[in-house]
Amino acid sequence: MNGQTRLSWTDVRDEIRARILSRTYAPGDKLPRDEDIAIELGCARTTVHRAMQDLSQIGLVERKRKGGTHVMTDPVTRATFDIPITRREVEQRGSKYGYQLISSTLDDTPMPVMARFGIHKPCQMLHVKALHLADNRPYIFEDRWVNTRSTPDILNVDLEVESANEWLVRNKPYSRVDVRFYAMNAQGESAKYLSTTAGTALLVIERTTWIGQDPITSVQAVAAPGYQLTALN
Amino acid sequence: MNGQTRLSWTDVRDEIRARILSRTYAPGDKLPRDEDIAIELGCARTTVHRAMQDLSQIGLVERKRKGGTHVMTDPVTRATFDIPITRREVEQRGSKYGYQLISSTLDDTPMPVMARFGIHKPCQMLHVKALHLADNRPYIFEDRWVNTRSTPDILNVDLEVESANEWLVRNKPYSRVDVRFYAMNAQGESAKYLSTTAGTALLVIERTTWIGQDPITSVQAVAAPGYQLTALN
DNA sequence: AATATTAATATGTAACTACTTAATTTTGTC
DNA sequence: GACAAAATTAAGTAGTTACATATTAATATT
Repeated sequence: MNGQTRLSWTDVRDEIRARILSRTYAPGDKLPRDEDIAIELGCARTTVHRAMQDLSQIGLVERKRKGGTHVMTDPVTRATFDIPITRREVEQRGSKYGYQLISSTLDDTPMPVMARFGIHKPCQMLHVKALHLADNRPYIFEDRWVNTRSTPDILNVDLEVESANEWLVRNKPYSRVDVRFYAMNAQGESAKYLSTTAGTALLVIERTTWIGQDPITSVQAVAAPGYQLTALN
Repeated sequence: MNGQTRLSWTDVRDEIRARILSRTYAPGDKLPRDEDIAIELGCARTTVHRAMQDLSQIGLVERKRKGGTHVMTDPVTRATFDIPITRREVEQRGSKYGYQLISSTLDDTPMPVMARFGIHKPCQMLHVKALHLADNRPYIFEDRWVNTRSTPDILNVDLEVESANEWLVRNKPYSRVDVRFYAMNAQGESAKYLSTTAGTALLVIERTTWIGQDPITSVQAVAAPGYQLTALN
């Protein structure tokens, strides 16, 4: 902030953000031009530009060519979550990771799964059910469908040893992913494998991935009771 | 991609990402130096640098000074969610927004709420319960605590007319937010106001905000049955 | 051989220049 | 006055130069 060392773009970002928080620039307001801010703060326009790009990505301001920069009227809360492979998630909690294959069969994809993939023709896929454990206690029950057309190699993997989760993440990069969270009552298999009573509210993390247009896999990861997803920062 | 127009940093980013997806650069691999990539692609180092920064933020690569750039070994799925004010969320779904204040009282903060704020001394806060509706049907039941020390103005707001959600977002910017998602069984008030039977699994979005060190507010937003959170992209 | 010093290296950052692009405002024409 | 063309504006982008900084590797010192 003092004149000793010159301003970095993060300094400029923090300064502008502080002004927005203190309502020097109020919601809906138009900010000065990048160049004027640069002159005021004593830095180059590129530095202000870099700062503004960040604020724009965070969703604090909106920028338009010629239109200038405006403070967003209704700021949205933007939350980012990292979903690592389950092994790492467990290990990062300081717990011992365990894994157990429940079943692996070739089945016709049911309608809801076809809907997730956005496909209309029924086809066979590998249907894998597995349980991830933390300190020998159930952690996540996963119900996964793998497209054997796009990922034939999965058939040669010994899923008793390596989880489909891990193998896919390491060997099958995707270009698009759909992630959604919702709540579900424990029932049948989810209750059984997560050692809970039917009816317990469980958090579900559903992920579907594609490479180009081709579906790869879709998982329903049902977390054990009490599981919380926490945003970064 | 052709030589006609020069490469933008997003072009470079996409090219590098494509190489990572196609395993030209496999997980764990060290990428060439920025400068060499720049020479290869025929652009400036700064352009490659900007691309790499983005890939690093996405979580696809890891960069270290002198150490160079490495492809992440276990790529994490990074999901970003926008949580707008509830009115806008409802309106964006094309539904009619409704709002109903249930109660607004000054209460002693219970332990779990103190824990969320990270404070140890008990104190009084404004305790607001409200219901958000979409097309006259319950949409989100919110149970909120507002720190009257940091936000005394809330006491002058007519919460029958304007929701605390909206007033706070518009009038009380925060510098830090904690967001977490979990599942909860409907019971008591949540069941009653969301017009569902006790036991139904419900998704809860919990948000706590601070300005500097001062707690502002903490909400438990309990969504109606069937609610799904979908990541951007 | 163990440790401290120095050199080399790749990324990080900022300034300046030059040009592009989208959008708005002004001007000109009918 | 309505509409089209031109000028203006502010952000977007890329290149170049210069230097900072963290980390590793090489070298010298004990």
